Amino acid sequence: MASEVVAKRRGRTKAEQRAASLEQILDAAEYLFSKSGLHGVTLRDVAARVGIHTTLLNYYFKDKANLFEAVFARRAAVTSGRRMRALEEYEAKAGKKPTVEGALRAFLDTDLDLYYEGGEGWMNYGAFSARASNTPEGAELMDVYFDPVVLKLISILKKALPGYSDEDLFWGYHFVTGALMNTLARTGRIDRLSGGICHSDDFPAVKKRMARFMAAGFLALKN
Amino acid sequence: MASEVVAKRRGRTKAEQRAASLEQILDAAEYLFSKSGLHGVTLRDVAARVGIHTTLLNYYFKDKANLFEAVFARRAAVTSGRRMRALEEYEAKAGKKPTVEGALRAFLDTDLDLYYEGGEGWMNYGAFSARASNTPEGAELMDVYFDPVVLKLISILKKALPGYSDEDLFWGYHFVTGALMNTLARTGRIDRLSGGICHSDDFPAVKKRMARFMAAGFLALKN
DNA sequence: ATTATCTATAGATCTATAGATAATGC
DNA sequence: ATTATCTATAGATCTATAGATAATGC
Repeated sequence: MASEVVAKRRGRTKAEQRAASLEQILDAAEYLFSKSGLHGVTLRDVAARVGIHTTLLNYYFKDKANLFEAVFARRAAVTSGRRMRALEEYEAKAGKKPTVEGALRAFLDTDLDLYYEGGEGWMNYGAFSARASNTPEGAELMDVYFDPVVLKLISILKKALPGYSDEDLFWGYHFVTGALMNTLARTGRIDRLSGGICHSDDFPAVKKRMARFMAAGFLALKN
Repeated sequence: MASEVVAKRRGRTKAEQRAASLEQILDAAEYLFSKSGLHGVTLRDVAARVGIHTTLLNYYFKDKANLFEAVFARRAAVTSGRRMRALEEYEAKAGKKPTVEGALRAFLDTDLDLYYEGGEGWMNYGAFSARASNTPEGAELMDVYFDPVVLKLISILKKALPGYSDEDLFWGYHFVTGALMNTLARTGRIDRLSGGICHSDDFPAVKKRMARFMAAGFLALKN
């Protein structure tokens, strides 16, 4: 097994080798962290999953905390950028009359599509980041990588809901992100609770309902 | 410090000593698990916080997984029972015409009050269980302890929303519980994001908005 | 020459068990 | 007598560093 991996590596440039190793390590770490969290995963676990030596992780990523942040960062810029563009496009298109649901669709549907269509890696990242969002380390990374998009969303919601207090808008967002994180986490609880009627992996089912549900929630906060 | 603790223990019956030690251990473990999760806490950490020897944890709780479950279970029955009673009372009071918001208030406000008025221990438990809910171990404990209350809630929502599919009701609940867990977690993210306008600890602010917000969301899922 | 990868290992934990000690119980 | 608590310790990890080996690079 490990020898096959090594064999595959032969005949590539060092830059290619490096890039390939980095990706493989990040994929493995992402998967394991998503299941067991920062402290529930050992560098050994990650190395074993990739089929390399533990110390190579230290070579590429210095230490465990650094690896964790690298996993977080790799896809954070992608989702963040994509949603930012979707929000800007929506804002331009909607002109002076954006709707709450329109803004939320740009924010939520864009992201749900990304995870769902992005394959296993993106689904793992969803679970990883949802789990991280509930921890002190993760919450701070959220601030760094996601504040700009969220503030953009809120600025559009502000236009859609004139007269609303910032407090109402932020609490509304707090509800939205909680629901989104619960979706990305895919714990399987909804499957068991519903006796198999709903499935954690069914992001299309969430997409169909979420923006509408949340938009109505915002509208109900009036006065 | 430890000697003070021991001194305090003197002059009590064994049953009292045992009970007091169990509570102290559970409190310390609850606090630490809420901050760092199952794998981020060592038995040493817990013992050090209580001022006892590590091995006493094994004496009382067998092993770490068992301690974790004991922390989960201690207050789970309380919150679960309280909410079940609130739902039953509401159901009796509302007769054949329950409302979505009424049912959600029985479910959500009852719980938010419990945490907020229950003091530090309950707030810690909230963060503990929110964090646990995002993990495989925790999600299964959720099933065991909370399925009955949740199914009760959904049965009332079914009466309030005739014609709704089970799928809609379960996904709606999925959004509600995500928002609730995000509240209980108190990561401080909303504080930083809002520039100090909102506070993670401000459960009254959540209580004021949540049931109304979520009820409107459910109503918007029609057809 | 440079860099990707592995070997060997130090030092620090961590969990859980066995057995001793010191209280309370009757 | 029973049980709460502590001491001592085995055995298993785990992280990170130092230094060796084996590729690619020019």
